[in-house]
Amino acid sequence: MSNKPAEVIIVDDHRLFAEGLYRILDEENDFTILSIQNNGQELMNQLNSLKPDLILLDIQMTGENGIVICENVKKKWPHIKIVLLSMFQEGDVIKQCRLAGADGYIPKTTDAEILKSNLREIMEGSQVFLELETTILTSDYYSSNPYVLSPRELEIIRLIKKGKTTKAIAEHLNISTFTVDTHRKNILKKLRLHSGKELIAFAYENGIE
Amino acid sequence: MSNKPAEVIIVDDHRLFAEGLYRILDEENDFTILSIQNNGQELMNQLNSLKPDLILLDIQMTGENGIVICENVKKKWPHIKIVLLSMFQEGDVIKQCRLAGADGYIPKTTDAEILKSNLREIMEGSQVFLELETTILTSDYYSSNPYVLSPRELEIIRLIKKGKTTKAIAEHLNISTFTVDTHRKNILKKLRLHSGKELIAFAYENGIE
DNA sequence: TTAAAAATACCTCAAACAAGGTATTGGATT
DNA sequence: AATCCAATACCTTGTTTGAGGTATTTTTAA
Repeated sequence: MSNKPAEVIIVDDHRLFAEGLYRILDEENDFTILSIQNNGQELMNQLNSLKPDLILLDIQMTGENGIVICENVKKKWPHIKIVLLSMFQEGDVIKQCRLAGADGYIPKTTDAEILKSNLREIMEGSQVFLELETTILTSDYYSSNPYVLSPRELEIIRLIKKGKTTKAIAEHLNISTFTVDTHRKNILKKLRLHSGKELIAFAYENGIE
Repeated sequence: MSNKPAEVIIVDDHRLFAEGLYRILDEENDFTILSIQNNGQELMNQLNSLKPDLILLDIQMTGENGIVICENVKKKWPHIKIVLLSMFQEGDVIKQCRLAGADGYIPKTTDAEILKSNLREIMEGSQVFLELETTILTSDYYSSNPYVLSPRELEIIRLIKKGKTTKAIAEHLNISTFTVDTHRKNILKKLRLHSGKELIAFAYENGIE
């Protein structure tokens, strides 16, 4: 309890999220936030002069991917703990995080208290890889609106992102335009967006390739 | 004439463009392309082991901006010539390029022959900063379709990128919806796009903030 | 001081989209 | 066997867009 606080660097190009996270951890006296960095390059520059105990690293960043950055940092400084944060849980992302040497994986849907208790466990040497399901069950807020997109929905997002119309998507996937319409509606609802245009912006800003 | 060819690195995250540029220069025997890099980080890694005579550097890249990269490279290796390439000519970009120590600025609308002759001049020690107008006048192809967006048009692109509807934009700018409509049509025509959604994708991929 | 370019406004028509539904099927889990 | 859920399909209504125009005013540059 009377240990020195864990020194933390947050790396995320979603500035608002990073600022919020800053405040969430700053409330606690066992965490000290050294800085917020906006990308891997900035992080690397800072690590030359300053060594934190813990790095919170977003996976979906424009430019360099959080998993790659994790790998690079761990190669040089294996003693720095790294927790990867992510908006989505696509495919085998957790396995990739483990392979990259991360100490933890925490979805951004997790609530603040659960985040903090897991970070504490990690600081004590545990590894914590949270499945999206786990966190959803523990959070009333998100249980009604999990950011869980089905593979089909992701496929359709990618096509919308390319500027394709509903008709073109339907033809491409050999399904009815009604179905594409339904998928789009479900996607917009899950992500709390209100138009295809907002969806495209969202896709770009959250690294949906 | 019998000098050794200029060794070139191309840095651009628009892979198609980079590949095309590779081929354009590869035709000539006074240019040797060492590699294509997709971002500033990759370039920096490579420069540790390999020094080109010339770097062709895109300005609009996701992540690090070409002008910043130019500055960093020139700080360490002032003898490497750097030419910045860009899709647009916004504001005082040419002045910024000069300040960053670039040896040249060439819009992507320039045609291949003009590009090559200018690169040769730069290799001989000249500085070449092409105004967009200059190149348009020399190219029949682009003169009918210059990628020149007015400030008002850029303003409207930014609003469309945020997912705003025509009506919302009109209200925000205190102009008629008809006017916004006209602007959008002109933008789509200039950029050869066919929908607002394509425009948003374009804006993200070409670094329109 | 003219000519060109940018910004403005209006019109029409067909296509596409947003939001609200309902409903069936086929696979996975319990 | 019953349940859940993803994926599928259909329907309606009102709004927004895309594409084709024309036309006036203001600003900028020659």
